[in-house]
Amino acid sequence: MTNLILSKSEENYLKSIYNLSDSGSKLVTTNSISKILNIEPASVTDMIKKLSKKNLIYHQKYKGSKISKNGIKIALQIIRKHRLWEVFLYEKLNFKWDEIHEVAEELEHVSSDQLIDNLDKYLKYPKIDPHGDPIPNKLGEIDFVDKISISDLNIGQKGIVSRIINEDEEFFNLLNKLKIEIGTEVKLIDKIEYDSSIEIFINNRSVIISKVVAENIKITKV
Amino acid sequence: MTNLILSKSEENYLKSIYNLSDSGSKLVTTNSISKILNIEPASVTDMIKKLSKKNLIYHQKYKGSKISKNGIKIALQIIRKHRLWEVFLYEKLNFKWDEIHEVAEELEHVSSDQLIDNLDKYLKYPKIDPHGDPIPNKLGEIDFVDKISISDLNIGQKGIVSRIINEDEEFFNLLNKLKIEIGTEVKLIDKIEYDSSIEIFINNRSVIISKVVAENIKITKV
DNA sequence: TAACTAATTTAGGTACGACTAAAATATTTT
DNA sequence: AAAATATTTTAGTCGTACCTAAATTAGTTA
Repeated sequence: MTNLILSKSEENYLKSIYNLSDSGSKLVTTNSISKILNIEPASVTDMIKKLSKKNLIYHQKYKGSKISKNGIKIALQIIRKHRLWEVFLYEKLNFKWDEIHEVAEELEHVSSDQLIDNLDKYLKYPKIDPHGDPIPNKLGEIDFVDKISISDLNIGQKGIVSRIINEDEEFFNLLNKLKIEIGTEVKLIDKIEYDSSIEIFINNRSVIISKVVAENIKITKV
Repeated sequence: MTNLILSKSEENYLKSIYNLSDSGSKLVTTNSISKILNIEPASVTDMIKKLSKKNLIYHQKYKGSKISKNGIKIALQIIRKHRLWEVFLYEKLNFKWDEIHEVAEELEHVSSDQLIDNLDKYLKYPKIDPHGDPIPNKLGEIDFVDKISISDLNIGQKGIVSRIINEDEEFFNLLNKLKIEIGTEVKLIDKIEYDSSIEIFINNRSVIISKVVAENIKITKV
């Protein structure tokens, strides 16, 4: 029950279902899985049946899927591996912020508990990955971080950048230009009604960022 | 032609064929591949056809297979990855000598040139892996090491342990007990005709080791 | 609520990489 | 050199994980 071995595909489905489910709470549609994995809905249905049989998800025909306790446990272990490898690539191998995801996507499927435990120790038990996402520990415990974006601040309020959602190169270049990284202090100066962009104060100057950019930068209030 | 993507299976076959071929020189039988990979001969034949079509090996029906130039190039890159990961596991993650092979067997199939190049740099461009096997460089160049075993020494001659073939735990424990590792100096004292075991002088005392053990410890003459 | 639309599932098919059983070829023994 | 044995290949299957096309169900709109 606990230690079944999953294929790379099964692991990817489980991870996606977990990510789409808001930490396991929501029902996930077949279509949403299809879109995120770039796999036809019919194929997704096949895999859903397979994962259901293994009690990793519960499925109601035509309604949606909910990930099980056991499914969550496994998903968190995959996420743990993914994020630890991201830390390794970023800190030790000098990968850039936007290059780590793709390789970690492969490394996360290498199955060896000893490998991950020793890697964790070697990296000094990091709590977050380079994007600011929390790393589950060996037991699957994870610090849930708040979901406040820059745009949720009130005018005049300050925050510290804690998480960056997007991992696309263009976005990375923009952040680089603005010198925004995890730990950077931001202050909301103004909200521009016209296009919902916002004016913020960072690194001693004020800049205007679009709504989309603001939403992808999560912060902790100060 | 140069940059075709191979499946994990194809990579494993190619690596095995290379290893069985004495660096590409000898014909490799279907049966020997079957045995080393634990796959039925009929299945091996299937894969041989596939690799032939891709010009990675040449195959003569009922005779055997010879790895091509291109095949060697690819095999060496897989071997490079395997051995670099072994160094990483051994030196950075504190894996034991006999634990590294299995995990490296998985890691070697993660495909990212950047990953391997940066890992190589991070490990300071090691020339040999923890078993003493040479690591091919990025261009596929490899230092071929001599194949002399302790048992090939003449009485009174000295050598330095340069390679250890076996990666089994029991063998590891024995080497540990005898304090034999790469770099250890050995001197052949006597050959015992009765069972082909030999008496050697290491670490200031003489010990007797069996023929099999002696053959698995390769040396460089001093 | 009936009709339309969108989402989901079923049915049937494909490539990959394994398998077994049987046929073909090579090698060894008598 | 013929017979026996061993090796290799062919032929036919199977599970995995995907696909397309068609059928079914759910949700929305007229």
